[in-house]
Amino acid sequence: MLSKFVALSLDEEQAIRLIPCTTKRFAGGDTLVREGKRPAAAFLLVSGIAYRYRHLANGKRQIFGYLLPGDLCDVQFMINDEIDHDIGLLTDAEVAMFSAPEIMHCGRTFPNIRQAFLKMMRAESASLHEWLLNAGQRSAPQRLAHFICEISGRLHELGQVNQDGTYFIPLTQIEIADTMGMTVVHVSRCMQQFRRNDLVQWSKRQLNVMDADGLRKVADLDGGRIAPALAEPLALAV
Amino acid sequence: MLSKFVALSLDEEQAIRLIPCTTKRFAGGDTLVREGKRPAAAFLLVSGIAYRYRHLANGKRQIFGYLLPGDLCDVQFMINDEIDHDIGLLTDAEVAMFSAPEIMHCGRTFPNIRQAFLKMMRAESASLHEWLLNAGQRSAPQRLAHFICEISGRLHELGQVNQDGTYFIPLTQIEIADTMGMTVVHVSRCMQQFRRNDLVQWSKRQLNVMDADGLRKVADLDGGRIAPALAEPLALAV
DNA sequence: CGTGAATTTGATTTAGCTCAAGCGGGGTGG
DNA sequence: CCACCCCGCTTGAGCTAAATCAAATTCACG
Repeated sequence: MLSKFVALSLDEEQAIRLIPCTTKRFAGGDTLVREGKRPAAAFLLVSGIAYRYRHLANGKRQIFGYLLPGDLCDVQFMINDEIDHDIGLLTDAEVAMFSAPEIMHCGRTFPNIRQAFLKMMRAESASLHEWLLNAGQRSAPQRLAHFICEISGRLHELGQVNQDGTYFIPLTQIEIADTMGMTVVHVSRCMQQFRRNDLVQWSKRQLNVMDADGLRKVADLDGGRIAPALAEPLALAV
Repeated sequence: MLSKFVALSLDEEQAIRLIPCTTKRFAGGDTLVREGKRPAAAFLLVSGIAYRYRHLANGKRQIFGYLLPGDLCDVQFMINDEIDHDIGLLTDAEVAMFSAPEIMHCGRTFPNIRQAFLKMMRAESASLHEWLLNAGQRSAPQRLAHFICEISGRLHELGQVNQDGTYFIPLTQIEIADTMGMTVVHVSRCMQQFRRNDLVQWSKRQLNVMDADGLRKVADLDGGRIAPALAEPLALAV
């Protein structure tokens, strides 16, 4: 039901398979996890794309991150604590839900598994650092370039590339704006700039990175670190 | 040598005390942890103030967070992985260093202790969410007000308040600027604004919050959550 | 006292926001 | 099958928060 990219022994893999788990289907637009709740299960995104976000009283919204297939919604379950943001679905999705106690037990028995969870948390935090750095210190086009590098990179790792090298990313410019802390209008303008410079083409939810190096140069990714590598995600042999 | 605010049994407390630990003194300005390193020990800040940050090629710097007495520098030690930022000291400091394997073992034996570590990680990430939200969606004065609320709140929890209700916070406006993603000049102007409105007085590293409610209103902290409560920090009975 | 760092002030510029309107396309209902 | 409409995207014309540049001033400390 579930395998890993991380080095896991057969025992460990077996243990994961034995965890009781129900798979549910959700529709795009659904809210998977609601702020303030204490989820009793660990959610693993099997297919689809989700995102973490929070709304402000004035209607503004900040998006904190995206979840791709194989990502755990929340390592939060390891801590019985309220979650501080919502998780919504961009697309229809399949979500595998593991009983928290069971998975905890599994972690307790197999250090490697627990280690994998911790790595995920760390990856989350690395990504947040990167995003904060972006928001605080880089110009809008830089941030945008940076983001495109990150998301396409992650999809690439997952092998979610079309034959023609494009990516299906169902984000509207509204989401992009709320991710980058900029206006829809400005997102549009930056994007056109990129298009004019033959860096990327992103329309109709199809992203085409035409000049990866150029894009990376804009993103100032040379000196800096590459897009925050998410810890080797849990894969799935459905 | 070390006690906790979190509910810990005597056994657990005892276990912590038994972990071999050396205390070192550092001077303000020292770099405690360097990006890319894999610290073999867990650092606990006993006294002093430290901060996480990263430099960009162009000389800009983003500060990711501050460490107050009782904070663990990095739960990172639980994962043997490179750290993605530097940690520097604002002041002279005492740092207690625990052998990573020992503390890991301790965590393995006492679930409560491990739980406390996880809570710390979660607190870290909650704080990052808050900061990202700030950077992305709020105006400079709002961010600043927000930050003042957070840092003074944390110091308050630690009981680090002067008799006259002021706080000693050794940040220059340069650090504040690099924290908030704004210019020193602009920090100065915002601060003066606050001063003019009798909200806060912050000079000579002494912070005086004169109108907490007013400040919170500026910070838009009503609807939103209060300053990201750091998990009950490890306290210290030196 | 003197020197360098931190803060303040003023003048100017600009990146990015706001407002407002037009456009395209795809989905729905008649 | 067509008409309409809604949603996402684009364009244009100001406007403004915050950056930049450049000094002056105050402060900390040897």
